[in-house]
Amino acid sequence: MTSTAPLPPEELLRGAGLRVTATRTAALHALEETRHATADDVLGSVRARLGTVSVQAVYDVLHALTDAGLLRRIEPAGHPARYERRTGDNHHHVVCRSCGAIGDVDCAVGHAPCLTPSDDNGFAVETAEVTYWGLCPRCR
Amino acid sequence: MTSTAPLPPEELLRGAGLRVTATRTAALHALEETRHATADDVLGSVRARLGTVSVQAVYDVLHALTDAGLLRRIEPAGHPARYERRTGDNHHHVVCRSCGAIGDVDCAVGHAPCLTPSDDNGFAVETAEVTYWGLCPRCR
DNA sequence: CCCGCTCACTGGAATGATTCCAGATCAGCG
DNA sequence: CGCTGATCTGGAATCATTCCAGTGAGCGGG
Repeated sequence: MTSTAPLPPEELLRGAGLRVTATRTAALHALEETRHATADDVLGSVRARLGTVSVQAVYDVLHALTDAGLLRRIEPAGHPARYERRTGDNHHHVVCRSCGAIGDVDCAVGHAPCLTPSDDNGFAVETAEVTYWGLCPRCR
Repeated sequence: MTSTAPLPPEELLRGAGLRVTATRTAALHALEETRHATADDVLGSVRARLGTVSVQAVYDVLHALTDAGLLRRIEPAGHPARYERRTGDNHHHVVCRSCGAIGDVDCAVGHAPCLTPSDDNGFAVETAEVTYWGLCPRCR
């Protein structure tokens, strides 16, 4: 890839006009190590780093960063939501039916393949999302 | 289409090797009127038809019918699951970001467009699912 | 036509992810 | 260095869905 943002968390936060707090930088660090982490994973990582941190602090942080465009939220049906730092490029995901693990998938057909529905039912369509379902290497 | 099954609910159930019960036929009727109904919608319809019906009865029925292939379950992130009777053809959906309403979308590119991911990360990919997000006519 | 073996349904309680609330605390501008 | 509003704490609440144990109803065999 070209660049997976080697920018330190602090810079990212400042650049997005957000305050720099311990919880936020810790959350970004956690997501640098574990791409596609659940809120709970992040909570664990942040606590390991900082000690006592409340559940809400983490949810607030994840929401704030998602709204600011620093994170992308993925919500696979039947599994808790996960967050990733790869934003901007519209890539897709493979989700493991069994454990919920997620892998990145760059769009196979280059650009927006079936992105324009044949009949939009009067909906104002904004985005198309592709999810691949299968089994991860470990669960096979 | 060839046939959207004008078969009565009883036949469908029997054909799938399932017992014919009031709750099940009522649920199928409900989903004939309201395509893309939530479990709660179905519960309401079924109760209007039969009187007292427990929450679990409906969930059980929806699961049984889904497992039997008579229903398809749709789980849009952030909204309760919905069920539909159009199964077999692999069509996709438009989901309203605001109210969760759903519309059918036949695959624009005929067959499996970006169905083969460029890099499957070692996953055994089984299906690809496309979801369009936007605003329904009413919410615009 | 009746019997019994399952599977279906009832009602109530539990789960798990996420959110709401009210108050204490901290980042960083002026 | 003090303010002000954003952030964090802890606990309770919400919502969709599931688990559990007991009662009741389909339907195939006798």
